[in-house]
Amino acid sequence: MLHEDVVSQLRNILLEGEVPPGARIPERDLCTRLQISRTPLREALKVLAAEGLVLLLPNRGARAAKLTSKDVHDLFEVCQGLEALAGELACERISDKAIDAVAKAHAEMVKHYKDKNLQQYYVCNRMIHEAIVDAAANPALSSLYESVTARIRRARYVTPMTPPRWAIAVQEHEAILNALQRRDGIGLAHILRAHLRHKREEVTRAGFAEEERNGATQSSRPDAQQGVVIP
Amino acid sequence: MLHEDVVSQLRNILLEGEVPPGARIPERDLCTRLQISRTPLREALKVLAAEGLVLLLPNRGARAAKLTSKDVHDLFEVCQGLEALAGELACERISDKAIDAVAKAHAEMVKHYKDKNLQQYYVCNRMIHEAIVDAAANPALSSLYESVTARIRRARYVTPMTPPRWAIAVQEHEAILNALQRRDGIGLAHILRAHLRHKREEVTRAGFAEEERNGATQSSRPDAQQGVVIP
DNA sequence: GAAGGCTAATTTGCATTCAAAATTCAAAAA
DNA sequence: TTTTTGAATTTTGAATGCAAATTAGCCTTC
Repeated sequence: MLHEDVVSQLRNILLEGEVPPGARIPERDLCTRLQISRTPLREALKVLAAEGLVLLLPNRGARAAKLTSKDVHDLFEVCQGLEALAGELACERISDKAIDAVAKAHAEMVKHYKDKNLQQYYVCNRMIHEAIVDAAANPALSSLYESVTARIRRARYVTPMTPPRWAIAVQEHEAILNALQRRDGIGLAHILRAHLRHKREEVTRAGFAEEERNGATQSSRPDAQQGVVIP
Repeated sequence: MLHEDVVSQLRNILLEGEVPPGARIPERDLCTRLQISRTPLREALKVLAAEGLVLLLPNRGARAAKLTSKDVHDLFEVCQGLEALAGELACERISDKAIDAVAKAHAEMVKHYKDKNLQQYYVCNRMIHEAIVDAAANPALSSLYESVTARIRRARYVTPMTPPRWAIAVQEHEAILNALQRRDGIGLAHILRAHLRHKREEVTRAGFAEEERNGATQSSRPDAQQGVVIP
């Protein structure tokens, strides 16, 4: 019962960015923080290292994974492929009821868009994408998708959006819902690919700027945040 | 140096099928076999559980993952999506030299086909698929692909092929090489999807038959091989 | 003879311990 | 003042130990 907990707690800590990316994670600190001994903690670290959230250097401890712009770019590409696949499969397998649920989430998302509530917009957005993936009725796909998206969540959902970009995203989501309702798998796959490519371009642009800024201050604070950091 | 070794050794043991799928793995046995203590072994098991090769039941030990036909089917679908993505990206990024390498591997594969050497054919086959994935120049994709294919390797590469199916597979590979040389990403993605779908149909058909046979003998040997087992 | 329950042995999960490697800090030399 | 060297401290990697849970065996009972 403890082990699973430790992994998910640690995962949260890392995804929340409480431990700055690239920063070293002393085992003792986490032990006292999570109130466990080193054995289960180390097991959890190994698991998270396999997931790519933690970097394990032999005899030199664990570091929170630091994603370069290239890493984020790569993960977005993978995410794209997975979502496109999911969209195609979902069109074959999704129930009318599930489509309605997506439509409902979509309507709510549009409402949040009109209210300029980015936070709530993102919540609905994520729900929609996850609903489509789950509608593919492929647990292997779902869990892989979850693990990949987790790694770029901060990049994906914390990047500020410009008003024109936001409008386009909403339009794309209209098309996504439309394709899903028509059960047009090929079309949906194409739209999802384009949708995520746009998002990626946006995020990596923001990422590059951030990375350069960090590069400038890197020498003074060697253990400071490195790589792509989203505010 | 020990930890990584343990993971890959255990991975090999599992992929080779030395531990029957579904069978319980007593920690002590593996400890004596690998000449290590329980701590690093348990860490490795956790990692492999995260990869999906091992099933960890709380307080009830580890079991070699037993893949149902549905699991294999799902993983093939994911693999399809990843290969299609890789094919598309590879066409944009692959070097002429790398294309030549694929062409060379392809030629050798055809030779083994003509010699009816399935073993060597599969070796070249795998090399080609991996070369295409690596040509996508996306490490995240490569490592995900590796982990997914590892789980279905036995299903993918040990299934006996019927002569007509084999002929079709070779034809498809001709088309794959052709699309790659023309750098036709969309086309390659389509061919790869179809290629893997055919393979999947073949494997799952074999899998279902096997699963039913196992089902009949299950009661007499509760810890015997279950799920899809490829001879 | 089969079913159920109880005890003993095994096995798992976690904490602690010990050795080896890395990091830190300070003193000495350039 | 800066660099280098070397011991002390810290931190990691792995083994062992201990408590809790599970499994297996055996006896009783129907």
